[in-house]
Amino acid sequence: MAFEKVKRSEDYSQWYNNIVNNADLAEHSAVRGCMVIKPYGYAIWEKMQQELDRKFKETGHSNAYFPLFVPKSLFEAEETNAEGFAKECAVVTHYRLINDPKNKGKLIIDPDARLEEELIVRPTSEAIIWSTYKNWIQSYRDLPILINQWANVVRWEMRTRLFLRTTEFLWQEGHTAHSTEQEAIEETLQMLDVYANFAQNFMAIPVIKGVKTANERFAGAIDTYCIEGMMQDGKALQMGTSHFLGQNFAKAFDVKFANKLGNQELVWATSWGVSTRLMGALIMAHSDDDGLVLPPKLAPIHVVIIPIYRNEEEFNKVTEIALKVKLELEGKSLSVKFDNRDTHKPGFKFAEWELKGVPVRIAIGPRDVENGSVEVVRRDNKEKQIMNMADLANKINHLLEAIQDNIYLKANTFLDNNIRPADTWEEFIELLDAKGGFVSAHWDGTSETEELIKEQTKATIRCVPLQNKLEEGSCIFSGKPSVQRVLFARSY
RNA sequence: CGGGGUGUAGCGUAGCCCGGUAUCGCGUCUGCUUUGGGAGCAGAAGGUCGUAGGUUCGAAUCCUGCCACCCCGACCA
Repeated sequence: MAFEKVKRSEDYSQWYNNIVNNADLAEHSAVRGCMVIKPYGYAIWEKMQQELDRKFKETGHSNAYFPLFVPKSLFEAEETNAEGFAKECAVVTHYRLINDPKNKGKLIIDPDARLEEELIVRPTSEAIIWSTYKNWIQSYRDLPILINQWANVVRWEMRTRLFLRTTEFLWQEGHTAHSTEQEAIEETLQMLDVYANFAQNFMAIPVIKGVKTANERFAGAIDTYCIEGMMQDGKALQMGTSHFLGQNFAKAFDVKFANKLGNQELVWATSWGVSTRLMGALIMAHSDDDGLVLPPKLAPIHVVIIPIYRNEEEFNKVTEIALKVKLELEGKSLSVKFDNRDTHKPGFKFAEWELKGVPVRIAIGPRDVENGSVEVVRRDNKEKQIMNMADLANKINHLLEAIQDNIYLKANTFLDNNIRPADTWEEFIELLDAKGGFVSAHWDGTSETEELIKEQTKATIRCVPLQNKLEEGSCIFSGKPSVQRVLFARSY
């Protein structure tokens, strides 16, 4: 395989695309805007799924599955939500193909097979789910409903990029129903914390928790909370959202319950989701010019063992040790790959596994066999060390923990260094252009101002951080009074 | 959807302006030598030149439509 190399500092977009290619994560498909997620990429997504799924169940949720199609009449029931998505919906209008009488071997849509009611391919599932919940909820005893689904959704995007924005993508969407506003808000915030913990502890990406402004809010939500990450090129990436939906969907679908006093009340709702976009975040937050860098907790392969040898006799000796090491590490629940291909030289293998981001590489050669040692190299900082074989599994485990910590610390330092205050409009623009990152600035709280700032700078308000410090000031743009700073950034 | 660019073997490309059946590197296959940072030599295989039309004796090359991808806009939870 010939690997295309572009430095991160030279062309960030191309660098990103190359990592997706070279690390064998995904490729473009025959369908515009849709990707094929390849086995290695999917293995990483599965790791994410496993941990998130565990966290969802731990917080009392169950998985279920709702249909891909949403009848148009249901879709449009919650008007704000429907309008928000209308421009990017795929629509099914027919259900049959027939042979083309004019063109043998070709098929055409059967004009007689038009659906009475069009079906929308779900861009999100609130409509179909709330039309179902209506039937499930009569009494306060039926609440709360705490459901998650793993699914694909379709949003007809103008411009796509592998993982970051594709026409079809995979995600999970949680949809919960509650008897009180308080409980729904608590649920919204709880799931935001689940996401933030996952991002920080598993993906090793520090995030800022915040609330979206009206412009950036989910269509149909009262409040949209988010976690925002900072990529290495200084652009922000929304990594997850959690919505407090109030009673909007309950009203639209007439979902009421009898409370303890026998009175009818509207149900309170939340929804929350993360998608395969997290793969994009993972790539852009940690990787370097040599390829992908994976945090150990998400690495499909923790350790790769590469044999060094000059002849069959040496290969046999080295293999014996390698297999012993492999078994010992697997005994500690580590995923280990012994790369005994005879078709590639060690140097090639080193480079290839680095491209794929495997956290730890162990090389074993004749010298090591003699000394009872192995050469251990960590992917995150390339540090090389000779380790004695004694108690190797524990040492490797500690090393993996150290790598996980180090990757996080590095990303955290980067984030800290890329949040900068601006107090004048000139300063604001200069920071955005010269440094990127988050710019913390006062804002008068109006959508008009936010819109004008976006038009002039391409920066949007990523969020109002939770527990934000209140502070008197004047809006960076309009000069009007402001009570707090918000975070601006250019974003994906 | 607007502007710009690209599409030639698995990957990366030359050739296109000025029409004559395609260049080079990597990879692949065979053999030998190699193996502690992307191996060397020798030989071999592999191509509807994105796609559909048109012009022409003849099209990778010129013209038109379409498709896909990349960059910039618009759009976007």
